[in-house]
Amino acid sequence: MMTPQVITPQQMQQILQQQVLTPQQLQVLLQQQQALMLQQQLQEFYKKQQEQLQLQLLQQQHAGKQPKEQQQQQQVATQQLAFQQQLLQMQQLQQQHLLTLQRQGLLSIQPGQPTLPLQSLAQGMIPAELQQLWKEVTGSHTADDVVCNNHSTLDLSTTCVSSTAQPKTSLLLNSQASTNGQASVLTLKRESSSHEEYTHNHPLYGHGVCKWPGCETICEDFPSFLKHLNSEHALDDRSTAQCRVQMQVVQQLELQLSKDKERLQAMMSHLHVKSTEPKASPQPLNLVSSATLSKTASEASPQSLPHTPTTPTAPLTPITQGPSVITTTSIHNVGPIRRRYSDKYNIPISSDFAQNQEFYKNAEVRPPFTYASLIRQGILESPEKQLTLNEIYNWFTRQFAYFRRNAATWKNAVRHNLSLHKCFVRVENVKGAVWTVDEMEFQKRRPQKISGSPTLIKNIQTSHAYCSPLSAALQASMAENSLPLYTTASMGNPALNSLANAIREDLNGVMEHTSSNGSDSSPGRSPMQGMHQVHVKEEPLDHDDNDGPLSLVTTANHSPDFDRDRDYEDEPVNDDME
DNA sequence: GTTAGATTAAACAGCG
DNA sequence: GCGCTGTTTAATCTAA
Repeated sequence: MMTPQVITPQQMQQILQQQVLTPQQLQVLLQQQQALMLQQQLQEFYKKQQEQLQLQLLQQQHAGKQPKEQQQQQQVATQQLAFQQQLLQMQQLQQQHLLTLQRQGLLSIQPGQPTLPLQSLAQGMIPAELQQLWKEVTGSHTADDVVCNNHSTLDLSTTCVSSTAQPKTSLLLNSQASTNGQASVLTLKRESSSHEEYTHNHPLYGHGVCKWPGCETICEDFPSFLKHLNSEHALDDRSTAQCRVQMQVVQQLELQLSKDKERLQAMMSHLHVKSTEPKASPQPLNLVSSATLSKTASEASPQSLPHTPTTPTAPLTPITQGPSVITTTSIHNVGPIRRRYSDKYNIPISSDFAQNQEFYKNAEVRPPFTYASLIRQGILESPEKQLTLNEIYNWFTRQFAYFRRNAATWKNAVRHNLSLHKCFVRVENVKGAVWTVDEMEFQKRRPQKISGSPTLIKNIQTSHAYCSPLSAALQASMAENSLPLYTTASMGNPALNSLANAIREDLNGVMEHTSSNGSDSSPGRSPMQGMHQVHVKEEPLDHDDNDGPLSLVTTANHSPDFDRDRDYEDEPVNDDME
């Protein structure tokens, strides 16, 4: 280990300007400097505190001893003691951390070739950014702006410790202190309200639970949480690794967010253009009742297109090739709607539905899904994957403003569909009859081939590749076992998605065997399991096997909504909506 | 033009 | 008898 020395800002400037060091080397250098600066600052602060203490003691001696002052003095002394302990601990932590980093190869301070897995940080870091970083390390950082996550590096301890140099102690200092004993807790109490605030807003603590990824240990109060944090999540290999994972997760999410933002922007601008176009050649797929449309058209100026999700405007999902955009010209296109895209393109209802849920709730727009798809969705959203007819009705009215009208019509259609389609299985339950979905049958139901533009097919294949040949049976069992492969979290998280994909790939191998054996709706996974009586329907359109690569695209779609199920559990069941 | 699927409407039966 | 549930049939529309 070379003996690091503090570089002056000027020297640093020079280094940066000359660009003699690689980003990795710079990063190492920065860290070293950071550590050194912190140590210096700590020492200085400690020195100052001691001087102050001396001064106070002297003053006290001169002024004579009063009980109150004596008490104060004792407090100060206790604080000093606690602080000394903290200081010692900090230094140990620092060293330990440096050692850990070194051991893990995260930080190589050997003069040879420093390698850091912090490339994401160091790489692509322009000198300006480095200077900023340098400024932060050396300059006027306060306890507020030098927080642990400021640099989003692994160097948690050092960064946090830096704030100890400031009069305003930050959380970590106090957290360390609190573990050291009562005296420090006293210090804590005397700390400003900012700490109190921080206590309540600690990102790793909430609702009495430690929120360290994968931990969820129950901590009754904040001190016990701190104790737990220090004991269980100390600076060790595991924590560092977890930190690294978290970093990656955050990065992925940020990436995803930026992509989605871009996409949103593109959609907005696209919609904006469309809405101002005098003529929209293709018919919109989603038609809006005249009432809603007049409202939307009058209230929403083209500029106000970026709506909140709760605003009943155009659905967000650009699922179809043609624009599913409500244009001003489409106002007059209210009439019988026959186009449904969910089945036709084997596009999941849930992906569109989830995104436009609020829209359908508020706007009297006919959802572009078949009755069968909607019924299935409703059933699958239910906690037990089964609904009574009345509950299905309720789901329809709850989820779609459109179905709050003409009840007789659509209810008849619902009943008709339930009876007609083999995929809906009526099960006699204790409390009556409930309807469930036989996924296998549902997938078999519409074996239409995807036609249309290659881009559409490609989009479907890419965007829903994760749902591909996973059989309904497997999903059902996964759902039953609460395998979180298709949770919303995993949907939006590429990292988790890749994990899920990996697992799915394994499972698909198994499923290929089972599915190739023909249509076996294995009784083990059947929704009829545990039911008293089942009426099996004979659907005339019992097609041959359609095991084309896309025939099962919709298979997994319901699953992202599992999380949402809970939303409705709490809702009071409205038995009579009509 | 044909065909298949979806929608709508209606009739009917069983049940509480 | 009434309303709900469930089944069935037929007409119509749409898209492939």
